[in-house]
Amino acid sequence: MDIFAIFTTRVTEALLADHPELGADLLSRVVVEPPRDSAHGDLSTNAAMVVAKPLGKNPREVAASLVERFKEDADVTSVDVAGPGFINFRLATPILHQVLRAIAEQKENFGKSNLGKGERVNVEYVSANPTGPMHVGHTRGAVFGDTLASLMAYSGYDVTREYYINDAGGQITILAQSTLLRYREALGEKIEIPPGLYPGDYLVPVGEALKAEFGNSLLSKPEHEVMPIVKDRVLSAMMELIRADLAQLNIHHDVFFSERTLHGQGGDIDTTLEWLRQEGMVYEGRLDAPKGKTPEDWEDREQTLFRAKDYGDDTDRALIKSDGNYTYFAADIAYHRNKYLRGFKHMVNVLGADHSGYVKRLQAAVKAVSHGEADIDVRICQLVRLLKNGEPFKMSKRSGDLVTLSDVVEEVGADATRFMLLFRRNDAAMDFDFALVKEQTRDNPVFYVQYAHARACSVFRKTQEEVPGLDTSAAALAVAEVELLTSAADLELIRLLAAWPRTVAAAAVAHEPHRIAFYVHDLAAAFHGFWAKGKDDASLRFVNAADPKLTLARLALVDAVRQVIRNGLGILSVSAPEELS
RNA sequence: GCACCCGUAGCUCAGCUGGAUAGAGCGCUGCCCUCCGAAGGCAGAGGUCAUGAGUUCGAAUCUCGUCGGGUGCACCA
Repeated sequence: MDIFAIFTTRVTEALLADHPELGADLLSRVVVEPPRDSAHGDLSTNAAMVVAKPLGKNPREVAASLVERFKEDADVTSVDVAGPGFINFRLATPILHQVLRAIAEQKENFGKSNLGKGERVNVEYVSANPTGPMHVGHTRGAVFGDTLASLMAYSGYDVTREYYINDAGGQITILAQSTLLRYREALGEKIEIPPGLYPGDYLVPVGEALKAEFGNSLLSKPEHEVMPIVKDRVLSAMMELIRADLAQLNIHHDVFFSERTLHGQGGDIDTTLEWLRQEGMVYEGRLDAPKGKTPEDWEDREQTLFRAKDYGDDTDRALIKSDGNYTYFAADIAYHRNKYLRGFKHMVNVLGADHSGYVKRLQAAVKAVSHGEADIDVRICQLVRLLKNGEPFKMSKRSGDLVTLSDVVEEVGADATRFMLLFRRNDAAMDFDFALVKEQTRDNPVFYVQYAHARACSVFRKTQEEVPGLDTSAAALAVAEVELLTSAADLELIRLLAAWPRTVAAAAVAHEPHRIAFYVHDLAAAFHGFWAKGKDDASLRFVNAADPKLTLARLALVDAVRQVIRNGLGILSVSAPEELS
């Protein structure tokens, strides 16, 4: 039940009744939303202002006739025109109370929608090179992508969570070389890791596993036989590592797509390139060196180029390297064509800030490969600056002192890690302060929200003590006399609960999961505020032994708050504990 | 040199795709715990939405320019 959606329908119907000639595209701009200032009412619409001009009428005039139509609506107690032509509605309390009933009935489904109409969407995220454990730099994108996927699934999309394994390039060769050193180390050799190779000791177990499997037999084999074996073993070991890291944050992908499978004779890259040629999207030509920053080893040569510029990119892009191999981008075109051919017309990619220059290229590729039928939204996650005692510290996979995802999760926990990373727009850089995240005060938003849920649960426990014998089962709550909830504090909280469905829908459309975190935080604040009022005004206490009916009604409200917080935290994959330790 | 992102209260950030008098937390100021719900509560001060133009009934939001910060810039992944 979304009262905003309900009233959007009523308002557009009323508009059509007055002006049947109005077009659908115009009507789609009509919104019903909570007014900025609740003194204006419960709902507000811009309807009159949107249609006034096309009708050649004064907004207030249009509004006045709409107001007449709503005078008979039993769900509104007052309608009036304000400012330049806003129409403000004050709702009858019964429809607000129905929101509580709806929450009690729909429970975890309250807020779900069919916005996505069951359409398939592919959300690709993480996609870190499988050359070592996940570090904090990857964590934000991982949490963001995972939550966006959940959010879209909640809103009626058929979501596939995908991880693209970059297991084809030169860094995999380096990884294999690094592993071979560890293998020799396992065999008793004293080794030294030259610069350029991966020094991390997470490769030690892989070397030992190779020893266990092959003894020293790999030493005598030629490189072209050894390398494929080592690559295979180390890649699966690294992916195992990464999966375990992600699992710590409750992140699981549906599909792990290997870049290697695109390469090779007759592979997807070959067929895609052939297809591109047939479509005339490829040509042999030269590129201009970038102005102002010509690379030292710039070589002006004729090469195979994709006409990215025709699809919105800044320049055409190379598909084949000077050594004859395909570029990373060539593989990526094939990969996205593969996605399209698998039936995805909606795609989302989550990338780190260092890939922002890649966005247009990707969009161009998807547009070309689908003849404009598929869309891709590339979300960039900005950098996270890790702070400890106010001191930033660096994280680099190649340097010795790396801060891994595991380090962070072990220190602050999965819930706090996820929530904090989501409590900020993805496109803004953020500081992640260990001290704050571990604090158990209201300054810490994770704690603040979880505490609201725990507090709601404790109200129920308290009821058992103060009003023994009161039936607080779901069945009893479902028939509670919620009409008794008429105070301003009650209604304010209910209004906020009523806004949950539209909040989720808007977040899903905008691909902005942080809105869920902010909503849940707002709801927690409102709930804590209600609780505080009970100190000054006994009539606002949740538990009132002298008035079991009111108590039960309040419990229905508390239960609704608890449910919606749970739904919100559920999308974020943050736990909603019944008690805080 | 070019592209993308950011610029909102002293600080950290929201601002629901163009709406009404721009919000929250922290910090600051002032009140409120002998007891019943203070791991707090109430009230207040604090703004040229970086800046200049433009679009229109209406701009923090859209367009262009300027300034400041971040990221990236054949063939790496």
